[in-house]
Amino acid sequence: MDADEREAHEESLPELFWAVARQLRHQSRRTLEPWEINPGHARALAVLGRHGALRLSALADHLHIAPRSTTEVVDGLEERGLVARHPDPADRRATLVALTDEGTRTGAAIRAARNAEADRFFGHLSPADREQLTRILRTLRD
Amino acid sequence: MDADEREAHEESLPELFWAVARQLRHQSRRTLEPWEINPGHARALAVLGRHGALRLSALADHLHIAPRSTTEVVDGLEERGLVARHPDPADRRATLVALTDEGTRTGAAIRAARNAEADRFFGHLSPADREQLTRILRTLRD
DNA sequence: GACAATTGCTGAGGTTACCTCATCATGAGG
DNA sequence: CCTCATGATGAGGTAACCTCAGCAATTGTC
Repeated sequence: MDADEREAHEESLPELFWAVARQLRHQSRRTLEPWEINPGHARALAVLGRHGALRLSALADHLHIAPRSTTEVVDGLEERGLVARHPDPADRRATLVALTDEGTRTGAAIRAARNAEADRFFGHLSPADREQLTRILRTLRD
Repeated sequence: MDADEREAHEESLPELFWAVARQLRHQSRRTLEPWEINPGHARALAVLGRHGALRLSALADHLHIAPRSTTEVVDGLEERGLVARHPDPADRRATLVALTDEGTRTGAAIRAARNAEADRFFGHLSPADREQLTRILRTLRD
């Protein structure tokens, strides 16, 4: 449907894999649209949702990006009112980043939307196939 | 092995899928290192290998990037001596981009390395699992 | 208990891989 | 032949990352 009249016929495993990845990525981007939030911000929100308030540097570790870059992600989320910086009572050099109420709400809404998205996407598979796929991906990851 | 002590335990299908994608991407980057070529350049080389000389705009279509960006990719490959620009005899506005001999050699070498890489990566699976995976990915893609 | 080394964050500025818009030459149709 | 469309590219922009330098606060050492 896109532009790959010919490329779509690539059938090697990596090509297939990347074709699926591309679709997932596009769908993901569409899912995030209502919140006008980018994937990087969404990832940060998810990490903070899972772990609670974190030092900026700890958040950087979780996101696998440099602390300096995390400063900017947090700036963006703070501007949107989704997180707040607090001084770390245990170390006055450090800043704790915590979800605001709205950040918590938005994070939950995004999580729900992503789950729905995943269900839709992988719902085309039979339960048996989903299980197979899970098992196989796990093998590849480890 | 990396940094995801906790994140690695995410087991939802999308998380699993992205974890595998990440490994594939890293491996791919390592595979390209000997040629000091980036993934974008490698993709262009592959397209030119499959299709032969192409107009810059046609190459842009295949790569799913804007023609203006393709100009830059071609500049890079030309600097490295891997492609050459020729005037299109059929239309003096257009430029044909063709692999040089070295480009052809490099393209073939990269293709071989990527195949080896894919064999290594997916070789951890039994032939039956590879078949399952192919079938399932095909379902998801379509 | 002073002070050197380290750590946590951010300003300044760079890179990469894209993008759009304007321009210029060429081509195609009335 | 004149208008409009098309192909490539110059100029300049953006997003998401990076490193390095600097400042403030903490920690280890003697």
